[in-house]
Amino acid sequence: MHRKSRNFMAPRTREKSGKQPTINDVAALAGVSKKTVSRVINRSEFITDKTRQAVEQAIKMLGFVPNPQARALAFRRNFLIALLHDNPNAQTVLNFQQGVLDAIKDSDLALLVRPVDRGSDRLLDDVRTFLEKQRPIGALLLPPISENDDLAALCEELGVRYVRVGSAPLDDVRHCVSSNDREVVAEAVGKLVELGHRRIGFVRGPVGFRSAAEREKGFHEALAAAGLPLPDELFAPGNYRYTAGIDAGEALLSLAEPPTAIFCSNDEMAAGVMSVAHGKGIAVPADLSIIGFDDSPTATHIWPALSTVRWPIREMGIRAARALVPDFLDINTRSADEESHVLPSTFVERQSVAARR
Amino acid sequence: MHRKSRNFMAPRTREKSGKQPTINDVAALAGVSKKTVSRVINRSEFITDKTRQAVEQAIKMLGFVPNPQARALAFRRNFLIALLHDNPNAQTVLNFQQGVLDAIKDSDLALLVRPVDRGSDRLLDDVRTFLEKQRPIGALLLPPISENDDLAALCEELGVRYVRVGSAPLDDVRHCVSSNDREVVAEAVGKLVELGHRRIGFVRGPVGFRSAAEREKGFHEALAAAGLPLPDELFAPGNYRYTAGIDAGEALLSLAEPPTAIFCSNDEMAAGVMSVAHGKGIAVPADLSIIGFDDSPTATHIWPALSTVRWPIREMGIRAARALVPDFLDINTRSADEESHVLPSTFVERQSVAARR
DNA sequence: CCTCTAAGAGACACCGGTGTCAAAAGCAAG
DNA sequence: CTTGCTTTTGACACCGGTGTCTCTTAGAGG
Repeated sequence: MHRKSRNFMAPRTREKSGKQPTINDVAALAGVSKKTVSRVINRSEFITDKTRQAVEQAIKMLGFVPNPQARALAFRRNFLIALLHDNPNAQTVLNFQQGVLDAIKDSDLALLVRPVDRGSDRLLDDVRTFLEKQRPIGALLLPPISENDDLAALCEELGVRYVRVGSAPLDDVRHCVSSNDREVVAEAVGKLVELGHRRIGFVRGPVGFRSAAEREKGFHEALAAAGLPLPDELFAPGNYRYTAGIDAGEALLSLAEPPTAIFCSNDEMAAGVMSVAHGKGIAVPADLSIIGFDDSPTATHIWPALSTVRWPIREMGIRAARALVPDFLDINTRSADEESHVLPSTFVERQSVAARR
Repeated sequence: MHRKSRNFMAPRTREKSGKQPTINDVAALAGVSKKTVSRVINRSEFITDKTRQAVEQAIKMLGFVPNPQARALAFRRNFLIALLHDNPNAQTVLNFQQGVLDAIKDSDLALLVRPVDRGSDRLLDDVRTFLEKQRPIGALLLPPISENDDLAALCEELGVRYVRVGSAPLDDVRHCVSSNDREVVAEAVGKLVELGHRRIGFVRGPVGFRSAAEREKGFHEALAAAGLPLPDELFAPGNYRYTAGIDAGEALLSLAEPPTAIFCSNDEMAAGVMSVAHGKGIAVPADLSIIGFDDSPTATHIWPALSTVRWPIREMGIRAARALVPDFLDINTRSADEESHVLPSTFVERQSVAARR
């Protein structure tokens, strides 16, 4: 024990020159009390326009910016949005993050990013500690942990607003932003059917994931609508990873009667299937059509470019932020409530799909 | 003006049940003053073991966690690390981020992520406002903005520690974590030469990027060492994007005497070159060897899997965090200073390289 | 013109920690 | 047992805002 004292105590000497103006300076300049300035900052209703203008002018003159730490202490709430995620797809996380940042750009809020470990049995404790310490205004939950009801309950308990992002609406729509994956998968698979494909393989996502279930539902719907059978042999397990795509490709393409098209629950696995096809000399798309899901960078980086479903993830970030903190973004709460919380995914056609020959 | 007062004022009612213990509770229980508790928390040297133990026991009994907002106010410093980035490669950013989080996992610190816009002429003002508002302990600068000297100067001015991440050491080694890209590129290109390649193309990174310059230097060195010429026609411009790889591939592969190998300054562009080769019926690696840089997910998702240079980005995140805040991570400052700030990149051989035939 | 009422502004305590400086305690030497 | 010094501890102000309650003031009504 008895460790050396930390040296961050030292550099306090830099306090020499330009300190930032405080609320007291503003109050003095405007000739009002600091509480009045506080009212202006927080847009209280009980202020005459005259007073408000005087204060605003003083604020502008001094270039005053309220100290977020002091506000956080007094409000017992940090002006932060926490982004909780355990999504393995970096691009997804970053796109969403970018959307959130777009939305809060001109606000007082900042974004705190917090990866969590879904597997850990201390997950809930970790998150609780995090939320109690950081006290963010709200939390955004990205899939797959957004599907964890305990987390939502925890936010509720701690008085932290939250919005869950998912592939389909959850119980309480106000706390949820999602996309219509199922419909779009059905649409994409419908295209395959139109192109004459009759034996269509499906590479599953991980068991227990809502996103995976939704995508599979869409697949079922499309085939059912076309009156096509769903033989077990055409379904391969998967976990959203490239290697699972390899395994699935090996399995499906060595069937006695291999599929002429394969729908993969995400792009990475589609890339894996495509590699196997290349290795076996199966031409894509001439002999095998492949569709993925996510429209990740991989989709355009592989050859031929992958037809896939684009998840409006950045837009969902914007929408989620707006739903979470409309009052900080100067959004009319009524109109925020009216905004749809289900955003459209779209089927992006590239070069990996062709008519069955 | 005169907007409706924000409704975040309202949910103050939740203060009903279990409030968290404060430093006063601890002081009362331990029978000391709050300042003494503060000293224990901050590991002051001037405390007897007896007092310390009493306080620590009280802290443990109450499950006391110091309120970060209050500390931030008193310290005039938030216990945060800011990650400033404008790197277009999501995987890179997220891996680095993960490394930083690994490093600070058991500390009091949290991570604030801040994408910035390199192009913006308000860049410096934006960052200044951000740093003045959030007052992080330190900032980590990811390339390419880590190459901006003005930003480093700004951190210096504001008393914010900083560490710049780069592809080669910058002026002040203490503020820099980097990898030895040049050497490893030279090694990789050396392998091509050993395999009999004599005409080797090079796809450049964006002009003015240090990382791009380092990679090109390594390329030059390798060819110079082998006594090979460097004809202009074998150099194609690029900007680290897939489409630039397409253009470069078109240009290089339609030369009267096309190269038998191409080194691309990053994986995305390598994927582009490979697409062009596929399109032209040029077999990879039999007729054309390709090497990339980054070891991004793309490298393994394309077919054939790309030989590339792996940048130890996550490890660099850990190292950068340790260099930035050794005192918060219970790292002996001396040993931290002795840690090397240049980490080894490695050449990863996959299936996109073969002997010239 | 005076009174009553409600909107608007201010005084002061407080959020939960840390800095400063003086007082108390510990200890060796006289 | 004092004295004189150093090491530990505590009292109190302060960081920069907000909550509460009171006082002031302006406008409506008598």
